[in-house]
Amino acid sequence: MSHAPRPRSGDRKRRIFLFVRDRILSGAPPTVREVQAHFGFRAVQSARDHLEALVRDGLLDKEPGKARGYRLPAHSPYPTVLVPLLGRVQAGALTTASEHPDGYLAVQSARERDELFALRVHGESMRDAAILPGDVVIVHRQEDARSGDIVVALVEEEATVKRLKVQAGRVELHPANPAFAPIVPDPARVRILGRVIEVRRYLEGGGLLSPEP
Amino acid sequence: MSHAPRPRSGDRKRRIFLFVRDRILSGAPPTVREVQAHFGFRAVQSARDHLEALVRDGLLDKEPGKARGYRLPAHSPYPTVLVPLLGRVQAGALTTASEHPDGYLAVQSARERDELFALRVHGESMRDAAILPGDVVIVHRQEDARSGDIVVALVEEEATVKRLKVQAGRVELHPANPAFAPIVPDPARVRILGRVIEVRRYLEGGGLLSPEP
DNA sequence: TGACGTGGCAGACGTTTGTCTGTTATTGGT
DNA sequence: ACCAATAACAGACAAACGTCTGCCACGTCA
Repeated sequence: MSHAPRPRSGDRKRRIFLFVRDRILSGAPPTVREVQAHFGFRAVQSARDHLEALVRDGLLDKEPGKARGYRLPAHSPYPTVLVPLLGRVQAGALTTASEHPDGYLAVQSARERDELFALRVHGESMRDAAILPGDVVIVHRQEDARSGDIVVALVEEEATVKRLKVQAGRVELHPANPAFAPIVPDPARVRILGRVIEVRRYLEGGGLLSPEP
Repeated sequence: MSHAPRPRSGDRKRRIFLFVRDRILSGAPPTVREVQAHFGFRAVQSARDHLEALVRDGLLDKEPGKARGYRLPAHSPYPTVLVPLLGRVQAGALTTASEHPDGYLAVQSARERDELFALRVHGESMRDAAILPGDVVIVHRQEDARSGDIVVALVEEEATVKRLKVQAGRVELHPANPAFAPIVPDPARVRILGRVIEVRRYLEGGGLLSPEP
């Protein structure tokens, strides 16, 4: 006879982990008693045993004694940082990090938030590098870059995305589109704002974020 | 006495909001006392007053009485869902959602997690649509799509990314690369798995995620 | 001058929540 | 049969935490 309820035990632990992970990701780690209630345990300790087992397995971290103290270990999902999407980049403004952004994007990166920003791409100049107008680039703030990197540079008070080439000690900004000419700038009038580490294209609706206080 | 610093008061509220927002986004909303400590208030109530003001302004939500009860309102950053990155798509597997993924990506979307998956692109067939090999596409599971949409389809047990065209009532899958020919498939052997809603390209390192329990 | 709003302080109270101790039933191994 | 390991249960305690009441200092406005 089908002696029905054999709760496959390994499955249970996994489902508890997924529950906790989702709760953490959605901004509120569960309490032990919330886990208890969600899985129908009749004792707090039952839920706690599972949670501690997950900590022992390295699937969860915890801050002992603190309310809602379970965390995701630093590796699994990279910390998701909220990165400001800058509509227009004014000259020099990027150092102070005081721009007021159009919204925020969730980016998975080991870097701090203030090392990153996002920028919407204008123009066709990088078309052949598969970067189209309307795309969003995630940029790591750095003043140096290697030849071949795609960078965001400030030229004549305008932020542009180009490929950096270092030729015989001279810096050049190369578009990826035969209709555009390389920029061989007066070094004094150009500043590299950062290096593009990710490109995103939203094929529907927005994908963007909250207004600001 | 005059406790010296006179921080312009609107600034203070804003900084508290940013602090709370970051804490929520990193997976653990702060307690009132943590806010108190971080800003050097000498009374819990001072921190609480600010937090309640932020709730009144609609910048925060809260679950009264609960520990770490402050939340981000449902709109600001879209809920960040973790979307599985599928390495290889086996025939039919996508309905059951039981594939075992290569990792997870954080995607901002109003949709549920099980409506979405991510797929790494192979081949050059969509090059002229600015989708390169190695790119990751975020896909919304749906069996229907409109002409012109970029879709993921299952053809001969293989998942491919193509642009959907409906010509005179017939479905065609068009590559975006003159070196490839359109697929005009036997309708019985093709299934649309979903529509591409986002394209991502990681220009450095991984960008990908945790193994599974 | 007085009324009022704001921002901060002090201390306490009660709920929520993590943690502990101990018990019971089931399973698998020797 | 005995032992150990596992999963669950029951009940309680103590720390963490949200909340409340009252007070003070300073500004603005009429």
